[in-house]
Amino acid sequence: MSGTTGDRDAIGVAVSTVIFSLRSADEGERLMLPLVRRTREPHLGSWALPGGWLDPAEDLDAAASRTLAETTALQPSYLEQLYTFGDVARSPSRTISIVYWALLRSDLVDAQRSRAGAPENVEWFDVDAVPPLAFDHNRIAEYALWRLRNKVAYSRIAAGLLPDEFTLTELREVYEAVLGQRLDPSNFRRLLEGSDELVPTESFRTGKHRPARLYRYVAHS
Amino acid sequence: MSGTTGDRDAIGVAVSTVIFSLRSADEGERLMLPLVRRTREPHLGSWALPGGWLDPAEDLDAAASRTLAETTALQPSYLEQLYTFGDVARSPSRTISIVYWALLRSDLVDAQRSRAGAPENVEWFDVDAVPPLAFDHNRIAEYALWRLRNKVAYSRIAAGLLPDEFTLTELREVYEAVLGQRLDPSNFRRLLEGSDELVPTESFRTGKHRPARLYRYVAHS
DNA sequence: TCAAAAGTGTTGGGGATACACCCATGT
DNA sequence: ACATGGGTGTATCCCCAACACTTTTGA
Repeated sequence: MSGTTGDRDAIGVAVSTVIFSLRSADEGERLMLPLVRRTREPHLGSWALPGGWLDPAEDLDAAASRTLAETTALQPSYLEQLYTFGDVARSPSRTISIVYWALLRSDLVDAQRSRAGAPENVEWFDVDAVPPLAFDHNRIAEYALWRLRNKVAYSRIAAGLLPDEFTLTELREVYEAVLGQRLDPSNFRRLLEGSDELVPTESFRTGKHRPARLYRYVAHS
Repeated sequence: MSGTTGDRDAIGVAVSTVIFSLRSADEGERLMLPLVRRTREPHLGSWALPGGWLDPAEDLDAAASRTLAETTALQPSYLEQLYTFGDVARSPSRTISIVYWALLRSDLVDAQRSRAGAPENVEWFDVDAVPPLAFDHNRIAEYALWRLRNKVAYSRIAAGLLPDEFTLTELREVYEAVLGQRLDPSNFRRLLEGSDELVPTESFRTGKHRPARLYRYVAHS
């Protein structure tokens, strides 16, 4: 070990979170993220990722959850550490930011939005139309999106954006919104049905056309 | 943002690095990592990952490089941030550790070893025989190995363990040491020759048998 | 009965595996 | 000459993209 105890006091430790959810827009379901307006310097008035200082008595994951709750008043359905950004020049005072990314189930976000007391200075933006952000937050948001897109291809991460039960078409639309490209419905069905992660239920979603079977992911892993 | 400026002063920020290199052992080339004996409390005398406090005027990557140099007196051929560990309970005093993992070219490590002045309290261990470590460092080392094994399959990361020029057999042996399993020489050749990341040179490595062509990775990405 | 979404079947190409085989060199 | 690793050829399998097709519902 090197350095002195005195050195440690000069470094601020913050936790920020890139939160993704699906929200309906003119062109169907879009992947969006919430931003907050900064209420103090530096970058007062700029949009920024939700975040706050790490409490010395708080685990990192807990700090990310708290941050997220303060922004959206919701529990994340998925939460994972992304990266720690700590260049000397990224902020006027030396600050390292431990960044998490989170998914919110679309049904719960809509419930939250209709409540009173939703934070005034929070606004959702399409991931393809993020405004200029404070600090290096644009870079952070882009990296988080890249990680999400990579992960959706080989894991069941997409379920974090949906209720417990969903149709295969709904799940496919999540993949399409995240990846930004169309997928073949029949091949998508075969792929996921054969994955043994997904189990059919006896329920059906009725709509304008032929009812679609509901599925759920198996518990645990 | 929440919390006060006073809160920030109580959190220590450390940087540690999991360093991998290939070293010859009785059973051929083995993947190994260096550990250091702690010279102070807590965990005095235990083996631990190389690391130190983050200097307030130092970028994170630079801190990892410095740490690595203090341990091995060498530049890493590859360096990437792994994860930030920050549970309240992981250390008696609240400390978050930003952990990097690094690769060292085997030829340079051997050069270093033969020099005088090599650190006394550093020892290399086979990744399959890591002793009990201080703090949560066993968990960290295992996670780093998992990440390395994942990454070797879909990137040119293995080159970080070799000199600039190498035969396909040498490269295959790196993959085998990292993954811990045998690979078919002919299929390995076809796979990598067709990857357009690898270019043949006009040089050959002469040895006991038919000379083998040397390859190098293309520059840049 | 028709439109649209749910769901099934079939085909073909590309990559991975397994392994037979030839080539070039030191001893 | 022969053992050994370097290097090529090729048959097989399996995954998956493409797309034609059938089924089931609401209007």
